[in-house]
Amino acid sequence: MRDIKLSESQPKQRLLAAAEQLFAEKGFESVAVRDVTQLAKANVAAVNYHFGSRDRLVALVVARYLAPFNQERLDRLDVLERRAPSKVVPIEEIIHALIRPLVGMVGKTELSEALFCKLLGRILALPEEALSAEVVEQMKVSNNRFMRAIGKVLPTVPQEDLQWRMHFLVGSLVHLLTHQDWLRSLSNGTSGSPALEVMLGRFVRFAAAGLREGVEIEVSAPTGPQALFDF
Amino acid sequence: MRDIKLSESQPKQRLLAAAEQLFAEKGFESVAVRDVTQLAKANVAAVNYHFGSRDRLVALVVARYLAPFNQERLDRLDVLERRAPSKVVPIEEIIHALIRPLVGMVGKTELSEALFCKLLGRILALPEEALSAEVVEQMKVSNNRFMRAIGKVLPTVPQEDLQWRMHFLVGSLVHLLTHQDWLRSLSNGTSGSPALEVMLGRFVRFAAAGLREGVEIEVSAPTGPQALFDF
DNA sequence: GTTAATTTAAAACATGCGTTTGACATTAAT
DNA sequence: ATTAATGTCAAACGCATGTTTTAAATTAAC
Repeated sequence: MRDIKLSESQPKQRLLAAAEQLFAEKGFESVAVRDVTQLAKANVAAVNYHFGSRDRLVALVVARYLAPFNQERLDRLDVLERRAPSKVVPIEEIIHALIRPLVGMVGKTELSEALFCKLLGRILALPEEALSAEVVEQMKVSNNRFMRAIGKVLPTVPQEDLQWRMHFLVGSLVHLLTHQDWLRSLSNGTSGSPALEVMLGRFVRFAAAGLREGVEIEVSAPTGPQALFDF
Repeated sequence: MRDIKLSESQPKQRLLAAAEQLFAEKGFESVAVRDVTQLAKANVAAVNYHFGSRDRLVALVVARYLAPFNQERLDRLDVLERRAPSKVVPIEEIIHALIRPLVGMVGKTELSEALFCKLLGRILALPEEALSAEVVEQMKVSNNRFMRAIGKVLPTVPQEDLQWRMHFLVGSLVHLLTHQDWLRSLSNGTSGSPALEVMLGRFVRFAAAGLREGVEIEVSAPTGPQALFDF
């Protein structure tokens, strides 16, 4: 063998690319093997030959993006905590660590920005049963570390509340990623390209406000309790 | 005929109940006609005989709950705006109008509280294409009215931002409804039953904080009025 | 009680699915 | 050039799906 196998590389990668595009557009459940092979201009048997089975193909796509995503999340949290070992990190920074790995990954894909967002959104929305045991473990580790980090930044709000608020946050995130096209048109009224950046910026502000609800940081605030509406 | 048709009522309603339960548990797409008829102890043909087709069955279930839900949403917004015609209504109240119709509906169903939440969450997460034209129109009307109401309450934040924040809100809501069981166990540590109430309370605070991000209302307000919440 | 309409039941139908097969073509190694 | 491994293809398999059919059973009306 002189080089990397050429014969194998072409159709397999075409299949993978086609699968990712279709999964992003229609969701994992709504894509038939024949849809993939047709878009990739390959034979029906190609998926099973190259990937073993349909399930192993989706598992591959999932792990391919979820693993690096979680890894960079943790890396960013690392540098955040290393940079301010004892100081308090703004929640905004933590949320950035949670979602900005996305923008680094869109650059490495053949998929369009919007499509990749959809794909990742669909991945994050998968039920546990659809994920491999290792990926589930990765997710739990990541979630735990971020929960602790946020608990450190917002010590006054009970752990239980924080868990719920994080729950709301991921809900917003999944919805944002999978349905971002609904509102995309509004954001590119102004020139530039960074529609994604603007979107994420809005999300970070929304989520940060929600997470720190009831905590008085807002510079002013001379008076005390301000429990607003607790009926 | 002496009374209401007895012969028709029994299996048809058993089918409907079975369908709702399965749709809630596994989602509309993952439930086969045979699952429904088996749980309802009816024949396979029963669904097509009583409802015309599988699609018409899910359309019935959807419209059955989505229409009243939207209606009560609008009704509650009506009383809110009628009670304070010119004054400013707290966003918390608007969000309540947006989600509390849920608790009134759980009482009227045979489904458990958790299951009904899942069902409604799945309904709210359906793509437009899966909904009838009228239901889509209802949703748009409702969304528009709430957008305008919130715009009135938060005049300082640009309309575009509000649309995004509402987008985040419904994402949180859908995720809350469909995955509330993940965190339910935490909330009933204390006696009582109002797990739903507690959950919605947390959600309202989170969403309200997110919606009014960047707006300084927090009591302090050096100058006069101070009459913001005095109904 | 007879007749007509309505409801149930078993079986089969048509279609789409993931997967497997086995023959054929292509490529790499001796 | 021969052989062995690898990749491709059309066809078919087995199964689950939604739906239809046909006949029997049940119910209502006269």
